[in-house]
Amino acid sequence: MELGRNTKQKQLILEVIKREKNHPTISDLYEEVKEVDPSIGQATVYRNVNKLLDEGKIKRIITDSGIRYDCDCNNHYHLECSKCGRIMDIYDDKYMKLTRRMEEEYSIKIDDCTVLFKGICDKCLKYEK
Amino acid sequence: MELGRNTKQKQLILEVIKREKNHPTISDLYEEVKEVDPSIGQATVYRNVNKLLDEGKIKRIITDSGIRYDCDCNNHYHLECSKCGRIMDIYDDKYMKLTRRMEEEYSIKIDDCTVLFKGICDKCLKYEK
DNA sequence: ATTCTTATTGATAACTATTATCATTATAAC
DNA sequence: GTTATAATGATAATAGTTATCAATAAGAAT
Repeated sequence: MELGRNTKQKQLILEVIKREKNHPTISDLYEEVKEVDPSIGQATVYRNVNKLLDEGKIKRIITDSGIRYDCDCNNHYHLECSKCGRIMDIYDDKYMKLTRRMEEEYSIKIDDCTVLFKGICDKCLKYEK
Repeated sequence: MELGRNTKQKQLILEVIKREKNHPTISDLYEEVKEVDPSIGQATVYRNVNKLLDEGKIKRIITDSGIRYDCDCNNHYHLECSKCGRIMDIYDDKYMKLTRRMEEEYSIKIDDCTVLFKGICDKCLKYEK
């Protein structure tokens, strides 16, 4: 069920997202992609990011520092550090327990779960002491 | 520490958010506020919503159907129903356990936690069967 | 109550982020 | 290699929000 054409631009954009582990913004992506292919247009980056989202190959993260993209589509949470600004991945082995408990308690069906913590990351907390 | 003036417009906007329990958008608010004071400007709604956010009197919720506002600032989660579109409040008595566990596991400090579930609400699930 | 200071307002311009348009190009099927 | 058309790059258009600014009104001082 591979819809659409596999253009060089689309391939490149996905590569860059996968290489970039720091949850890049659209402008981060545009700048990095331009270094490889300087003729690429901004609209092409937007278009392909939307396609990759539709295909489920990347996820959107909404933070105080703007909209970012994540190539890790396994269920996990994020912490946005108020000191250094980085977005840290947080994995929760009790993720399924949380959603199941809520489903039972409220008689709802949960398909997706987005968790964003705000606080101070491990590195910044170390320096603070 | 009450900064700023207590204008009629600001009072009205907060009143409307509190009355409206359905997590209104900016345009929802603007429309409802205009019914009471038809001369109010759109910019005034934006300005006062931002002030109320800064003062911690309301919270911002980011959903697929846009940015919404919540007058309940106690820690709780939300479910966005993919059938009817409503934003349902979800309270978790194990909220503190979740954040503490993550703080210990990752050596981080958590100040705020945003949880958005996507799925089907209790009412829609009932009708589905 | 009247005056005074200035934060806030309403109207609108400006700005930012994203999407739509469209002629041209490149993909992939034949 | 041809052909059909999806995707591209450039740019116009749109949506959502913030900035500007003269006029107004809140609240302190008189």
